[in-house]
Amino acid sequence: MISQTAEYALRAVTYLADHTAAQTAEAIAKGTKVPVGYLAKILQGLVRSGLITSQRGLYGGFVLARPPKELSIHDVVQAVAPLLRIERCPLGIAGHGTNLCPLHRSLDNAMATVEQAFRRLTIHALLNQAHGSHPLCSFPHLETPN
Amino acid sequence: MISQTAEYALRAVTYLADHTAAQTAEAIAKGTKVPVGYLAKILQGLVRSGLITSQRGLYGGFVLARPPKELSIHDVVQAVAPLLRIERCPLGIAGHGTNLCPLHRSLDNAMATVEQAFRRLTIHALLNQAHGSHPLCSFPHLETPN
DNA sequence: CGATCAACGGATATGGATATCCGTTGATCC
DNA sequence: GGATCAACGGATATCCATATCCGTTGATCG
Repeated sequence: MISQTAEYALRAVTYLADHTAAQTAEAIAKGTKVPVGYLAKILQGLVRSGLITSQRGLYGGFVLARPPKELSIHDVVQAVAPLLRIERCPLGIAGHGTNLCPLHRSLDNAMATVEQAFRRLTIHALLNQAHGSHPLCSFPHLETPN
Repeated sequence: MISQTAEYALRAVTYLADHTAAQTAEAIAKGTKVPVGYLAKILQGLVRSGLITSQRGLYGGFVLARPPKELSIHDVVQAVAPLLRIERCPLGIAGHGTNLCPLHRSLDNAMATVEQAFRRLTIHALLNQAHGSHPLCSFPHLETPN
């Protein structure tokens, strides 16, 4: 449904949205339970996409490039593992470029629904959900030394 | 979003729904533009799941086990490449079994929407869509000798 | 029975997503 | 300048979805 990479990216972004100071890859990895090395790659991708900024050296790390209100789930997903819609007939029939057959039209409709939901949902909304729980699965709890 | 395997399975089932007589793996493969060998595996899976039945030997092949009205997209997808929902906290926090954090709750909600859509959509509905196009991307056209 | 047809099942590639490792670059501090 | 910190980038490993191949089983026909 959603790639592991995209899910990791969302965890990281959510984590960053919850911290004002720059966070190192290692810190984010610990706080989100994502393999450090792999997360580093994903973070680099997010930097290249312009969603976050990076700073080397002491006190360096990663920071959100935009306020969480202007950052949607969709932005993050598209940046690291684009959810590509069905635009042309997968059977390769010429002339069926724009109007798909019922099967693929239906499948693409489902994707469109998800895409719309992801577009609407901002990271900010995630953090301020009247839910009682924490933005990530209670990562504050994780941050206690273990 | 949806696995290639599931998409192939849907093509095959759609194809079968459009034919009353048994269809060989080769015929289905030609009509749906799916690699024969791989399709054969998928068909075997569908047989094991009870969605279709098979018959060996001359005039053998595959037939739908249920009328298209009682066969949903969801049935097919679940049979070959189950779209698994987020049921437990992916960070592995104990006590967060039932109520997920906002992030994973949102992701699972999107999946729930897709699942609902797939549950409602029957193969029959796909075939009888007032659309002008054919159930599969005009596979009747494909069936002309080429 | 023998021949043919077609599903069945196991073994084996292949490619991309996932993941690890490490030397290099650049920033900060003293 | 030297030491330390942390991102960067390339090479490599691992796993799984995807895909191919082929001998075996079972059904039909003459």
